[in-house]
Amino acid sequence: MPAEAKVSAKVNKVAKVDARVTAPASPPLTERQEARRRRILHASAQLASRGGFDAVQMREVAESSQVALGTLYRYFPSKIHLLVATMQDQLEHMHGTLRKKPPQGETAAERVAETLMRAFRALQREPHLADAMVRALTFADRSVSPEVDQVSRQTTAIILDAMGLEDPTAEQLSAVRVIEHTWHSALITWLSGRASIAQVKIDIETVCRLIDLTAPGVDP
Amino acid sequence: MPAEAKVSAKVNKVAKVDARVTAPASPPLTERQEARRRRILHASAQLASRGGFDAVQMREVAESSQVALGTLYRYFPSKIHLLVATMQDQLEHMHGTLRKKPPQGETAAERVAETLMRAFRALQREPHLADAMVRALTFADRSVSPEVDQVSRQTTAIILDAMGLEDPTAEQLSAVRVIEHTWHSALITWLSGRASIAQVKIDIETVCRLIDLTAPGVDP
DNA sequence: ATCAAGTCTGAAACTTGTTCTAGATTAGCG
DNA sequence: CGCTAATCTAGAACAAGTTTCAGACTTGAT
Repeated sequence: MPAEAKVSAKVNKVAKVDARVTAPASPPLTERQEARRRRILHASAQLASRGGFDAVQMREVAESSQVALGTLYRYFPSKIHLLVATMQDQLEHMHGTLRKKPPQGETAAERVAETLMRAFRALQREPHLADAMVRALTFADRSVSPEVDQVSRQTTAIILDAMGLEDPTAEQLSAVRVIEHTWHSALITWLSGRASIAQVKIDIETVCRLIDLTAPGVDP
Repeated sequence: MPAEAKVSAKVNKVAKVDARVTAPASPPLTERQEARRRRILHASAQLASRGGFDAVQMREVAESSQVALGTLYRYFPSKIHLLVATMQDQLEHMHGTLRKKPPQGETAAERVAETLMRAFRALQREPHLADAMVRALTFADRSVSPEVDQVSRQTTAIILDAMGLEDPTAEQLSAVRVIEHTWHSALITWLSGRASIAQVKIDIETVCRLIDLTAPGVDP
């Protein structure tokens, strides 16, 4: 029989969170394992905050989190997996934070733009961390699809929250997907210094207009 | 004084191409150097076509193109630079091809969507090559900004061509940027198996609606 | 033709992500 | 408590991107 295993059963998040945005509870972890995982994610975020993607070196992460290199790889099968998991972690925080103060805009488009700009400002406070996470996200190959998909669902949830919709139409979901595309790509252009903050703002506002365009009753 | 240098002066492309999309003529290359550069790019594209990003190994590129590793690095200071240059190369071909058969759509949005879908189908024929190029493009850091920017300008030129515009408004340029964002990001989701071809098509068509939205006379 | 400066080559070294191994630890069960 | 399977650790080993270096080769100028 397994060793460190099935001990916890209280790992569930904030309780009422939509099942589609909560990670599939794979083999439950021991408390010590949960602690290790946290230490690793913490070290990852910390190193990323310093020097971005390149500063997150697996040996350093292992050392900082007091874990052997082999163990690190058991928890996160690659650097990309690790950074995407770090992003999931940060996104959860963000979603929680955003929930507390819903956007004030009149239209759905305004609220979504406001929400994304708020998230953007948060990223600006830790540009290196943003760099590491976003680069990992877009560089991820098929082996990371489930995790990246999870991040995508979480992002979708945040946007739908901002729109204040119960059940969006297929058209609206398309618009949301396009908004996500723009969001990721605009972040990249900003991170690599090819677009200014103002530019990103304009792009976000521009793409959010799609929401009004696809509002029920318009162009049905 | 330099050795292999200033010999050519006929390196200019197809002649009438807009200056904004033609690379800044850095130190002109000898014919042999131009030939080396071509061999390298060819080897890069060939290896990429086989196995995508990972299959483009610098040692192999060097060997395939009959060039020492150090020389390869002199021409392209990193694997990312090499692949982005490969993309520039391919994009030029593509732009040339697209020019020949302009899209038939009624509206600008239709023509842009048609053009992008045509490009998409071309990429589908060499999915591994697409993988290598797009991954490199989005993974590129600041040190590759000039080259990535060049690719972006070329892409913009293709889209503006499809729209058939002389001098676009600022608003239209925003829409074009958003379309490019969507284009890149949608490609990534397709390449990593998280979106189907149909999905990409829908996203492209959705974002192209922004063009009509920003047409002069609408929402001035 | 000769020379100085810049290029190219071949090979080794270095870096960082990833894999592998042997032995020490830990968890849960009887 | 003692057993067994799984996990963890330390460290070596491997792979591919990148750097470095000494020596051979080209080039344009004198």
